[in-house]
This record gives sequence, C-alpha cells and structure tokens, in this order.
Amino acid sequence: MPATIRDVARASGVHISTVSRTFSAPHLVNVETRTRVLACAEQLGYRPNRAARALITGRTCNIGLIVADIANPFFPPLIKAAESQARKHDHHIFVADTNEDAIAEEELVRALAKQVDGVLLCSPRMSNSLIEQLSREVPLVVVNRQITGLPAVVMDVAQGARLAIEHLTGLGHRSIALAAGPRGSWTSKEIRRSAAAAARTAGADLLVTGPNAPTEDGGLAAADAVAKAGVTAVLAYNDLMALGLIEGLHGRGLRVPRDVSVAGIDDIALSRLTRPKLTTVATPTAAAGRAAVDMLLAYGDDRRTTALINLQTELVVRESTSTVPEKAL
Amino acid sequence: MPATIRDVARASGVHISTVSRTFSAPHLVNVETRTRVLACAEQLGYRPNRAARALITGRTCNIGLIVADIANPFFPPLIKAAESQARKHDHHIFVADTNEDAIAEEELVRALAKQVDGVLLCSPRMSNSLIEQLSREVPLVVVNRQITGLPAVVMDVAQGARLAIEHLTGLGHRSIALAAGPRGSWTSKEIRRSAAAAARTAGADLLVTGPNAPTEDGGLAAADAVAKAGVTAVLAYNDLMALGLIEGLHGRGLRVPRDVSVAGIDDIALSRLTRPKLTTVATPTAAAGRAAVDMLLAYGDDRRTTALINLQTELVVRESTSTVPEKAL
DNA sequence: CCCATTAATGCAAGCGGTTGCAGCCGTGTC
DNA sequence: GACACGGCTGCAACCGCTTGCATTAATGGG
Repeated sequence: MPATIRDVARASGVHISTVSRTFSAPHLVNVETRTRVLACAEQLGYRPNRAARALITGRTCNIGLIVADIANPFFPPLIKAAESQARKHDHHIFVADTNEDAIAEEELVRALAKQVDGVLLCSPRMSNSLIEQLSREVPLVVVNRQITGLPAVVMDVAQGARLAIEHLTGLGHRSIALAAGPRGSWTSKEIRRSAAAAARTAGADLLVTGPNAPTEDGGLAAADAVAKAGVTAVLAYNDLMALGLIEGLHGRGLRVPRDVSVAGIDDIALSRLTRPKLTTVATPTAAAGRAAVDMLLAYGDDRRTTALINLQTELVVRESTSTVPEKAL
Repeated sequence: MPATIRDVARASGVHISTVSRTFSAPHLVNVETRTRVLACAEQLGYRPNRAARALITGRTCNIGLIVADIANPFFPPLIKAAESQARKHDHHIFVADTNEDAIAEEELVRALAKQVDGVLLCSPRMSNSLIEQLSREVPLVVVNRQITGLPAVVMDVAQGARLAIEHLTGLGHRSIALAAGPRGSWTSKEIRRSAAAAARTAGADLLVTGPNAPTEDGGLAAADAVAKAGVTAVLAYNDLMALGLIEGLHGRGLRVPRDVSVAGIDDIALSRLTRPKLTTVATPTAAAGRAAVDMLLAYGDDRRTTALINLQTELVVRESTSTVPEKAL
C-alpha cells in the first residue's frame, strides 16, 4: 500500500498537520523538522493524494478537455496548446473523446466534473440547453460554439467560409457544392449560413449536401452526391472530408483541380503533404487552445466573465482549386 | 454550490447512509424511501462525488492513458478502442499527451496515479527502471515496450520489420536505409535489430540514420541523409516519417517509387489516401488498446499476472515500393 | 522580572462519501 | 407469549488530507 501522510508523520515523529504543511506551506515549518519530514517522505515514497487534497481545497489543478473525435487531426494542435498553457499554470489536462456522440459527451462531462477544476468542451454535439445545465455543475468553456451567457472561444469560420466561396467564385465557379458537417455542429451551421450568403452575393448556386461524418469516409460518401450534381467546385466542412472527397471524385474519373476544385477548412498539417496540396481555410487552433485554458483559469477571479473570443481565420490557397474547366462554360 | 449527500438526506428526511445506499446498493433500501430519496436528489441536482467515493472505496472507475504524441495518427485508433472497451466495463479513459518528453511522462503518471485505477503507458520514452518504480505506485500496463515483470502489450514490429525488409530485398534492393525513430523508443530498437538481421540474411546493406523525430518533419529531415547515401529503398520507423521522407525526396528530385522505394510502419488511415499510397506494416492498434484495458482490469483479480501479449503484424503492399531502378543496377 | 510577540507545532473539525454493526419493528413458529 | 429472523434504517468510524485555532516555548522590550 502506498504511504499516507500518517505514515510519514509516524516515521518522523510529528503530527500529520506538520507533514501537510511541509508540502503545502513549507515556510510555516522549522527548517530542521522540514528536512526530517522530507527525508522520511522520500524514504517511504510518499506522494500527497491529490484527490484527497482536492476534496477539501476544492482545487484539483486538473482541466478536462472533451473533444468529439481525437482522430480528427484538427484537434491535436488545440490539445497540445492547451496542455502547454495549462502546464505553465501548474495544471494538467485530461483529454476525453466522445466519438461524436452527444450522450457520451454528457456522461464524460459529469465523470470529469469533480476531478477537474473545469472543462473545455470542444465542438460539442449536444444541445445548448444541456450545455447550459452542465455549466451549472462545473465551470465550462465552450470551444467552437457560441452560447449566450457562456464563456466561449470560437474561430470565425463564417469569415473563413466567405473567403473560400469568394475565392471559388473569383475563379469563375458558379455552381458550387457545400459538403456540410455533422448534425449538431454549430460550426457547420455557421459555414452553411455564411457560404450561402457569399454565394448569393456572387450570383452563384450553392448546393448543400449532408449531414456528413466529418471524416475521410464522410467525404468519400459525399463524393457521390457531388459528382452527380455536376458542380465545378466543392467546399468541405473540414480538410479530412475534403481529402475523402478528392479520393472519391478520382474514383469517379474526376480529377482535382482539373475537373473539380475542392477546398477544405482547418488547414491540418496533412493538407501540405497530400497531392494536390489542399486549398483550405486556416483556423488558429493552437491559439484557441491557449485562450480556452486562460479563460477557464480566469473563471475563479471574477465569476461569470462570459467573455467571447472570436479568432480570425485565413484562406490558404494551394493546389486543389483552379479556374472552371472550359467544358463547363 | 452543488448539492451533497447531506442536502439530499436533509430534504428527504433520512440519514446520509440511506442516501448513499440508494445509489450504491439500492436493493438494501425500501422502495418507497428509495423513490423519495431519488426524487429529492433529482430535484436538487445531486450527483455523487466520484472523487470522494474513490477515497474510501479505492476505486475510481477511471483509467489513465498516456501517449507520447496525440498528434501521431498511430494513437487514436488505440485510444478509441481502449475507450470503447473501458466503457463496456463502466470505466472512463483519461488521455494525456507527453510531447515525447520523458519528464512530462513521469509527472503525468504521478498526477493521474490517485485519480485512476491504473495507467496504460503507451510507447514510453522513460527508462525501464523508472517505469518499474512507477508501477509500484500505480497499476501499470505498458504498451509497445517489453519490461520483464510488468504486464505489457506489444506489437510484433520485429516481425513487421523483417517482412518489410524481405519485401524490399525481394524487389531487388541491396542498399537500404532505415530511418530510425526517437531515442528511448523500444520499438525503434526492435525494428533496428530485426531489420539488420533480415538485411544480413538477404545479403543487403542497411544504413541506419537517426534518431529522428517520429513525425513528418523527422522524415523530411531524414530525407537529406537518405538522398546522399544513394540507397534505393528506405524503411521508416513509422508512416508519418515515411510520408515526410517521400516529400523530402521529391524535393531533391527523387521520385517514389521510381527512384527510391519507401515503406513505413503502422498503416495509419492516411496511408491509403496519399499518392503514392504507402506500402507499410499494419500494426493491430485497436486490438492493442482493447487488450491493454482488459489486462489492466484483470489486474485486481490475480495480482501480478505480468502477462505479455504479442500481437502479430502484417505487411501491406501498396504503391510506394517497386523494383530497383535500372540505373542503379 | 513580567508581559506581549512571534515561531513552531498540535488539536480537531471537516471535505463527501461508504460500510460494518447495532437497533427497531413486524411476522411467523413452537 | 417468548423467540428467532429478516428487512430497513441509523450510528459512527473512516478514507487522506487541510486549516483555523489553541498551545507551547523562546524572544525582546520596558
């Protein structure tokens, strides 16, 4: 059995409170006593039980981070940035994956609730009202969704979608498809809204297909509808879908970008390594991770800041988009 | 403040022990009392504090999962499989990422130690002795490393590396490079040992370069040494490096597989989507995740099983390898 | 020489739960 | 009518730790 504070107290001949103070308020204990206690602790392999400590202090120094799909390369940069930011403040990040499942999401928030000081909820799939309810049980910062009254960090995908559509219409495309994301995704709604507006402004048709799984397979599946629709360009909900789309279009004899232009959103690391390299909208995921952690840690100070951080996005033009093929004119 | 067991007891006019039993041993409490208690609990929004419960039961129903790099697509399938297996046994998985850093690794194991029932340590970078020491503080199952006396799940990368080298020599290659993985990686050592043996058997030269970061960038960096060495084939520590290598070789005017054959290890989902599609060694990551969870959960029953599970690997030939270019003959 | 101050430590309550034990009550048995 | 028994509930100790307060001894000032 692991050594407890009592074992250390017994071994060093002091009261447990002195041992406690040796670790959490060293300046309050005499230097000789302290070294003796530390020696005993070291020898017994004693480690304070953080869970027990949290029970009384109310602070765990842990942060929960819930993502829809850990396999989606969009998240790792966010997670890593959050981790390094948390580490700066002496906190640890526990990540949990929900498999795009709203039920699992709720369950995980509750499972984490008492073991962390707060939860970062990334790209949640559950309803706003449920999120609001959960936010009463544990400090919550929502990422990639805007809910009035809750602190949130969002990326301006509306702007990004507009830029992407403008890019495509600028290349002459007038018949464009939007491969939408999963049901329940705020981001997908935003993209859809903004893309539709941008297409209308440019006098282009926008065909929306979906909902689709935000994965390569989702893109592969969407390729069918896109190919049949006979559009000359597609904007995908994310890069993974865009890559799946490219693959699926190839399978139907359509080359990218010669026959169809494809643009994604997220600018995952991979987009630079595929052939053709993907034209996409870069989202500042690392900045979002950092901002979310900062927001959560600031929670304690002036409760209910309910700040909203909206991070700019940027169009990155690479090789998967080009002018309209002549035959389509 | 969130409702505690005492609030519920007060509201329903029973002792806290009855409330406790209502949740953890319902059959012991009268059905009327139970419904009343549940109603009060519901109304107050009471949720048992799992951390407090763990303090006395010693069981958290959480499992820690530590990986070297969450951004490496090798891990997500493992993580997801572990999650779904854990869920079957009513446990939750907390993932933590160490950024390939041995120090962070140790720190995270300790941070998790008391909040989980055990830790799955995947592809650890720290020393065997430290791992052995940690295993005395918390039940540990090691993945991708074999340490005598500790339960472990490994993939037979030695077999995989042999298959890959045999594949390459079978295509006529006699001058092969191995882009090794990071320092501290057991897997990398295994691959190196086995690849060297296989090359020797086939009468081929094996040039080892490294250590390299197990990422695209690591592959990009290794491309230089590989190009200069003038080999006709490369086996990379993992697929990410293989993709980086292909990119780097292209940058130096070498086409894959026309000029140089490249094989990877892991068979990440991506390998099917790149052009050329990657020849690689498939590792059963999902099976490893499941097995590791099962092993950890079986820990309690007959302490110190110290089982070792060795999962078979398989060569997947795609497009990135071909026969030796004529000019090299 | 006495008292106020300060530094160091002990005491005990309590964080939110669980659980062995004891007590209560109503029932069936002999 | 005494008794054993089973179902239900309360009591209190305890998990490992923190922290306000009391206690003690040593120090300095007047």
